[in-house]
Amino acid sequence: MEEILPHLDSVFSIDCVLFGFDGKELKILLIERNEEPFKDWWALPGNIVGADESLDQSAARILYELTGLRGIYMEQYYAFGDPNRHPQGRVITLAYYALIRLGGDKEPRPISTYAKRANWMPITDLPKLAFDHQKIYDKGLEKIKRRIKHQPIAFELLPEKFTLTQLQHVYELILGKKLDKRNFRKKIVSFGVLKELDEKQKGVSYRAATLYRFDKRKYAKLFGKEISF
Amino acid sequence: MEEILPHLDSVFSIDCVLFGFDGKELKILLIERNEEPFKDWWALPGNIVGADESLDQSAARILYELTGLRGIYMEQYYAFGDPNRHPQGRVITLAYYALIRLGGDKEPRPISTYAKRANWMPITDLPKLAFDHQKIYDKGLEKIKRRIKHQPIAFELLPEKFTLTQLQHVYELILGKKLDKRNFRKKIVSFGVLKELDEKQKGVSYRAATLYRFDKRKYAKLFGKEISF
DNA sequence: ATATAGTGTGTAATTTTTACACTAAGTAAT
DNA sequence: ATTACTTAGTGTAAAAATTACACACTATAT
Repeated sequence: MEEILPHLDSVFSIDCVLFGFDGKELKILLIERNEEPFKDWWALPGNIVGADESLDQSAARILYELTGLRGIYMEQYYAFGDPNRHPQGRVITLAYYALIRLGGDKEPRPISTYAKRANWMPITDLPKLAFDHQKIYDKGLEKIKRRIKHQPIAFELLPEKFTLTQLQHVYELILGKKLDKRNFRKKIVSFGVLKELDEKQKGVSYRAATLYRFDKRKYAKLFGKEISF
Repeated sequence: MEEILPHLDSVFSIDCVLFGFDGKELKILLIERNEEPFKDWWALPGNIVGADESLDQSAARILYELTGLRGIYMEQYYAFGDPNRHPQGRVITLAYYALIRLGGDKEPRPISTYAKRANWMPITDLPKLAFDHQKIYDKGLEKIKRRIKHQPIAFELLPEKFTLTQLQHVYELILGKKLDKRNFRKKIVSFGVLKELDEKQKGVSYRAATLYRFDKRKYAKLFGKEISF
């Protein structure tokens, strides 16, 4: 039930927690603000929703402007609207998270005026964040923790071909705990959504691991059943 | 990252899916619109967010205005903002669901100008809804389906003292499937968050069932472990 | 040849889940 | 008081899923 009240004074924005994985660490993309309030603080990238954009499009645009990437997995997860979350007035913000494979060309590009620079920061060592962005980040991490147990989102953080050890590593980083290697493999393989390739890992100075690929077709077929970790 | 752009033309509202349970059926509260667009259509109750309200407060206010109830369990779950979801312009709406025990004094009260009346409608027999409210409702049901498996929200729909059969009934309605009586009882009791009372059900023309109460203190103690259904 | 570092594999014990049917207790009608 | 009716309340065995746990293999580097 909505009425049109054209003189409403609330401002509506989108903020994004961009999770990136480089094979080693889980990171998020932060920008250093160039304007008051919170000038020189680190903050989540965000922006105002354009008049003709859907919310998802708007989030995708923010991501594109920062990284040059398209087609990235993004998900809306919560709205933050405390009347005093922003020192200069009511700003309602909608939070999205994204999952990105780093390494290669995924570096943040030079960006708009309100930020000096953007940086991928390991989640184990984040700076103080502007506004209520710590809260927004916390809730985002919580969401992907929950989601990775039921949906095949871990693959979004990995290259197309990956080893089981890499996959386990992603799970461990997001869940924040060690997993048993044998049990992990047994289970993940039993879902039947991984395709074992003939290829092996390259460039390592030890026995090379077998590469796998996530099989979207098989997953779609089995979709009724959710994955459960 | 938000800037203050005071001349933004998006309108921000909240829509609520109020789930009610009367001991028999699961219902939602719908209002019949008295204004264009969608005059005479049924719609979810909603309103504009007040300038000084938090989002949760705003949702609670909408609920209070319709039902006279306070202290009801409500949860924000998704924002809908398609540029053309509203025929007269961009309206971003934030969806909440609420869980309410019906029977007694929970009747909707006479309501504001934009609605003729409000009605509790069984979810098995809903009318066509205005705007994209069917989509909003669908996603809300999906959310509580998921949540009831891990959080003790079923109790919000039941009176303080309830029988195990009633509790099972709530689970069955929300999950949309029959459950095995013995297995259900075994499991729900094993969580250790129900307190068996000395009282029995009254006013039934057959063997009266034992009454139980949800033990919030015990639940809080065990909280690390989530319930899992 | 040897050291090194990560890969890849199986099993037994435990726990959890599932499927399934009858007796007990209370009320209402005669 | 007998009977009919309706729901409450209970146990077990089989199957499936989860957990805990250790060593031999393979590729590379020196």
